[in-house]
Amino acid sequence: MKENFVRRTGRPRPVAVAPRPAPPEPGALAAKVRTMAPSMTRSMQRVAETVAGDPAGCAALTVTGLAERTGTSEATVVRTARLLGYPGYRDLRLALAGLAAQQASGAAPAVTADISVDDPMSEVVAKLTQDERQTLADTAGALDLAQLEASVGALVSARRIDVYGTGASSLVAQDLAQKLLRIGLIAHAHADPHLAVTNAVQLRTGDVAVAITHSGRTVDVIEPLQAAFDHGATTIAVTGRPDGEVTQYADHVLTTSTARESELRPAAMSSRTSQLLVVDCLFIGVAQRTYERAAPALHASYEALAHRHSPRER
Amino acid sequence: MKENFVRRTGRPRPVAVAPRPAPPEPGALAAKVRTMAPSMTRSMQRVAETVAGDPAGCAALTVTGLAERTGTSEATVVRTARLLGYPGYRDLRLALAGLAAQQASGAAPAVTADISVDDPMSEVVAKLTQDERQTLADTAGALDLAQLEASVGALVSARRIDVYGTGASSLVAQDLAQKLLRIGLIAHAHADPHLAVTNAVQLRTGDVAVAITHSGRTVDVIEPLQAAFDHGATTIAVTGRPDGEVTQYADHVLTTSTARESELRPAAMSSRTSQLLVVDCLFIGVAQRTYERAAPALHASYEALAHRHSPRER
DNA sequence: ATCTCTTCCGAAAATACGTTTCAGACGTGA
DNA sequence: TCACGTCTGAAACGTATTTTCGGAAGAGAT
Repeated sequence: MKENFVRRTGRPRPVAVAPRPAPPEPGALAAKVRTMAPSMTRSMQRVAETVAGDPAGCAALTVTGLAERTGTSEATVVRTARLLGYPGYRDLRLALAGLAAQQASGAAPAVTADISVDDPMSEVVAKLTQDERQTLADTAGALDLAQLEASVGALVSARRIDVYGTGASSLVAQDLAQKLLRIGLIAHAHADPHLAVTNAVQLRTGDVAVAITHSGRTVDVIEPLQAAFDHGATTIAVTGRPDGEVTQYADHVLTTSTARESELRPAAMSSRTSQLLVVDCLFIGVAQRTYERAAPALHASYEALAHRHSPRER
Repeated sequence: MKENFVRRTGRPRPVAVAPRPAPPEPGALAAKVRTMAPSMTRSMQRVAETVAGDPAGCAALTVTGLAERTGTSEATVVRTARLLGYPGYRDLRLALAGLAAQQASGAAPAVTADISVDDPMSEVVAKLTQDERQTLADTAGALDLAQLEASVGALVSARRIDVYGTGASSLVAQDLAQKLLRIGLIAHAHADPHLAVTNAVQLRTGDVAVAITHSGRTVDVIEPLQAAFDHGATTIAVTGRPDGEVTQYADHVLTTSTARESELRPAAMSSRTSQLLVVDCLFIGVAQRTYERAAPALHASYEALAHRHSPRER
């Protein structure tokens, strides 16, 4: 083949060699096979049917392979491909691969069942992933943008930021504090409830306190938030229960979402995903608003870490 | 090619179970490109990016055509295809056709734009969510189930488990340790590299060490892992760079995926999502295998926490 | 029946494509 | 600067696809 684009030159040929029966369609191949079948010879029909019946399998075969599988010859395979509207077998094969991919992706089972004790690993991974993705979508959908903006505003102009979280939420709290620190804000995460309260009473108007609790009822987190609230700090609650006790002391409430929980997958686990998304949104919001400071700070912290990596880099 | 990377583990393995370099994934190609890109040469990167950027267009090209379009040679194109896990260009091309079909059929993951400084909050939330969801899907797609199973097996029968991680990964390490502790395993996360090494040398055969590092080159994490490795512990690496230095000392490698990173969203941020998914999978796998112990332990820890919540419940 | 014309088919030649090899180019560290 | 290792593309090579071509199989016609 002399570069396959020579075939269809778009410019009118002297004598139309072929009416150009059909453009190589992507998906509706089975239909094409059916309409063309009557005008095909026996061998060609075998090829066409095989191909329509198992696109994925056939896509993996070479001309020779397909010829063998259909008990025909290479020439016949090529002829069939031509008849179906492709320049040659190569292109039919490409279309086949596409079709297979479509079919595969369309057959998304969208598992929603609980993870159970005897699920195989592949199932676990699929379900878990599906759950997390769902949680993210839910969270994003339920996020109150106004509250988010307001929270970002408060953080940006804060003199000092305290973040409270215990248990699983403590990691999220640390994550937020760590990130804010990296772009030059004074942020600290408190896991110890006593220290948290001790620090909370230091906060003043203009400072910000963030409480992260899925249940909305974690006293270890509510107490410091209340202390901060009482001392005039702006308070933000990141919680899965917008009606929880914690919101009583929160100027801004950011609601996180929860996936179904099961025995093997406690609520704490899925709430984390949701909380992290909210926290990331906060962070990026702040980074945007303090871009002048944040950008160099981000670079600086990257540079500072470089020597902690082994030297060999490409 | 004769198995050109045998991955020197430093310790002779019983019998190399075939590294199984990578399954030729169907859809998650962009992800693969991203994870592999850093370890590619310039020319290869050009090819990989071109391919990831325009799957449909590239699927129509022959090796020569693609080489021309990327300003490289056929050899480089083939090399790139190999690096991405395909036997050769032919198969990459097939995958490309599949990807193109998927995108065309509307199930298009498509490329989302970077988050920029002046995006409104709603945009930020949308993009961030999209990115995270994509990262999850990519990670799940690229997860090596065999490695996962093996890792779970090692964890289940471990006398003691150490988890190493610094920076953003330290939170993930803590998360894993916390969870394993909750179901009765002896797990500890080490953030301080000195303490980590000190503890690592205590490990013996049958113990497990887990290193979490996105870059695969974080010395603070590699050193303790190596120490553990040298002392006969089973080692697991959770990294975004399957070719990174850390894998030299890892019996099992779990690859995390990377989202596009932007100025406002450094790699550390998106890698966290991926790492957490992997860690969750490990945890659930372990919980399944130790169900007898895990279930009561999970309940017990829930009960223990109950009194830390304010009494009012609906 | 058999001849002939037409259609269909596959073996093998011809060609395009993909893969491998190899030597030079390039960058890097000493 | 040199030596060394890595990256790269040109060209040789092997494989897959396409084309050619001769002959087999069927359908009428005599």
